[in-house]
Amino acid sequence: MAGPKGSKYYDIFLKFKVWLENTDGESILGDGKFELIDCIDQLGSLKAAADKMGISYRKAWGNVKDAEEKLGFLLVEKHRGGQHGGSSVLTPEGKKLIEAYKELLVEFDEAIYQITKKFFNKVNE
Amino acid sequence: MAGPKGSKYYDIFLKFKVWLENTDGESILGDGKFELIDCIDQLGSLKAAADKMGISYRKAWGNVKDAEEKLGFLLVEKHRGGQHGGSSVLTPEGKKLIEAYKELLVEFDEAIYQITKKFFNKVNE
DNA sequence: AGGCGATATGTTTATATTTGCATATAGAAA
DNA sequence: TTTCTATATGCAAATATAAACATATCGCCT
Repeated sequence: MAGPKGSKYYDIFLKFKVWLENTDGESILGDGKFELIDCIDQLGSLKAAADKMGISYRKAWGNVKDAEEKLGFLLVEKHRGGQHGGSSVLTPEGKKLIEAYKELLVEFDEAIYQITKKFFNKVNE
Repeated sequence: MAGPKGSKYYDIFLKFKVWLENTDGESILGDGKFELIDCIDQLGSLKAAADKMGISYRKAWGNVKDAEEKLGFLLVEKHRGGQHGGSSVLTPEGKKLIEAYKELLVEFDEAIYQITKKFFNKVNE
């Protein structure tokens, strides 16, 4: 969303971000990690998810581990070894979390729309 | 806002951030710079604003300059020299911008409240 | 003319964050 | 018991971001 055509703010956008944080003010997970977890859910593998998101396995693995440590519970159930090397599947908590996050985003987008419109009206008064 | 007492998410919070961005995806100004500009408005000086915010004058000055360059217009009218060394006062555009931003934050907070509540209900189901 | 204090800006040093490299391990199947 | 592939993790290299240092300029006032 940008300001009206011809205004000072025509090609300027209002963006937002939501994330989970702990009491120490540390970021636990934001959109990137949520997306990653969603990919794991869809692909059944951390490696496949990393590839799809265009990030290294090392990074993806570190992201998941970091989030889990800060949350204090597991999001992904990991299996290693076996014919295909291993696999990953979301825990019930992980599943609930991404479901809730998806709904949250939809509601956020709706709320943002009105707020943004008002903002650009005001700066262009 | 956190999850209900005793739940997995008791000491975990949902946070958000809003900022202005240009078409190149560059951040123009977010809460830190908005606050700085607000301080300049209140104190009439970039130096005083920097001191109040606990950042160096160099950094504060760079922040303002960067935002102005990306916006394409001035936020602050700067004067140098004179008995007191100089002063800074917001331009009408700068003033409008921080006013609009303050209102935006209030509305955002309200919207967030409901959304957050729903989110934590869902993950704790 | 000289002092004072805030604006103006280049350069450099430190710190934090991210990315990438290398390597180890598990475990089903051939 | 060898092979294959994803999970697991330490560590080094590369960037990005921020902080610090060093000067220069401007213009009212004495």
